[in-house]
Amino acid sequence: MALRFFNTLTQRVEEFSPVRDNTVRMYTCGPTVYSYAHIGNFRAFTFYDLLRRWLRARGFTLEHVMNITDVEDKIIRGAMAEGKTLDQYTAGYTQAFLDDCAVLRLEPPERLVRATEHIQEMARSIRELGEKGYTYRSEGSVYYRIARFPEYGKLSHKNFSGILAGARVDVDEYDKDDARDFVLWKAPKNGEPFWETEIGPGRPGWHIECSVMAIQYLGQTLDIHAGGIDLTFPHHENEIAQAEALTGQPFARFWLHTEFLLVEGQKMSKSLGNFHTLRDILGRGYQPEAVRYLLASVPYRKQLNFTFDGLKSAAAAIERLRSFKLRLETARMPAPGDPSMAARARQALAVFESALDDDLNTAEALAAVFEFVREANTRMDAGEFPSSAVPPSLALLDRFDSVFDVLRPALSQGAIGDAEIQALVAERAQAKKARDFARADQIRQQLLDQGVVLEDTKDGARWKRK
RNA sequence: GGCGCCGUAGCCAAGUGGUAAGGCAGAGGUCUGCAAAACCUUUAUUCAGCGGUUCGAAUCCGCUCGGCGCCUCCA
Repeated sequence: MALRFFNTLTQRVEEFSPVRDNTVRMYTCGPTVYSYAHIGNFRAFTFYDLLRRWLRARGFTLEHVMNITDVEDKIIRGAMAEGKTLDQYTAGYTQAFLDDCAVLRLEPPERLVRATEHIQEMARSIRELGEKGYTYRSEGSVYYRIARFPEYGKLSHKNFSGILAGARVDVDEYDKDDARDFVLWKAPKNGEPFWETEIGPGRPGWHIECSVMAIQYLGQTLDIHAGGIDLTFPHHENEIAQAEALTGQPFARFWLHTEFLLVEGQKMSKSLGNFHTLRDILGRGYQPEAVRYLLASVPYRKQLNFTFDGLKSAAAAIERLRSFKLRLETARMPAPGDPSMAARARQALAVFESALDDDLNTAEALAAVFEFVREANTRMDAGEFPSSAVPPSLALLDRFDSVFDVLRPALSQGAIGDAEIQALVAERAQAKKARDFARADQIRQQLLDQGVVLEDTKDGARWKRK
């Protein structure tokens, strides 16, 4: 079956293909760089990465744009509190974000765009919206008039015909005509940074940057727009209102939203003390691959309960796969014969792929891999795993790792070199031959202290980095 | 108050009408100089609970209980 995704817009799983020339034009909402990104943020970014990788695995070319929001209330507050310019304040957090992404092996998008580098484009779009009658001014700020956009609510499937009874409506926003109206452009006030533009001085509201930059780099209609589920309303709804008013075209064909991450069953919050940045977690000694695996292993539309137990499980699962791969690469197999194992590997690959095709069902895809691993190990133990089954088995692991990317261990600085390890392994083999087990165990421990695990097999010792 | 999601073994989790995937953890065993790895056996007659529809339900419907989200900045 073909690749398909759940589309928030239609509330259905739909077959996906890009609108033209095999290129997927995709926009994802990136970070607001006012502090370090937390593990919940990285659930979304990991999802973008899996999506990218699977689209490419399926033969599509990517044109992926992600924004960095580097002007916004919290940033301004933070910068002013520290007496820094916006640039000074955001540069560090932007770099930290990029570093964290690299640690988690998140592929950079084709284009990373900053809001502050597109202020004039935003101002022009706001002017155009005004010319089309979608805006009004109030005390120097510009607002979007939702009453002019009847389709408002079509993404989040909200019905605005009644009053938002019980909802907390910001009573301070007295300068808006309608509670749903949102600010496009904020007038400068008391020392806050602002830009001189064709619509006057000020700074952009949050929603406009995404519409403007997406259209600028990807065209009027995107194939995919993705983000966290909490962005569905109002952010993405507002993006649609802006973009479609501007172009008259559908803004995005597929809207994909990631569910929330919980920590130990509860919403992450600073007051609960369960607020974790990636740095915190790695600082506790967990491997980045384990974090990546855990975030990837739960299908993106399910809430993910992040626990440190789960992180340990993830690390153990990765170890199992690494050991299997090492065994495939190092063990001596009998000559080609029974073709059933090779066929089984190809079948597992097909199941793996169709699971990911099905709205990125990573849990089911993983099951296909592990099921094969167990069967293959059993056959190897029995000496019935022919060498001809090795290439299709490695092909399965390659496909798996092209998406999950957890098999390659992260090399720590100052790690012992391969040549040195091999010398020690050889020395230990000699010691074992001489039945000097004390020396052999000493070498094994010495390697272990340096993060290298040595395992004896009937074909001799093999080693791997931990 | 409105809208929506979820509740499957100790933990994570797939499965949405045909008789319970997978991972981790635990127990016992095989192999091993010792380890490690791997394998085998074992852990849900049952899918929050109660009713209903059906030849047949974890899967559909109703009610109850419990958890979560959005409606406000938020991945």
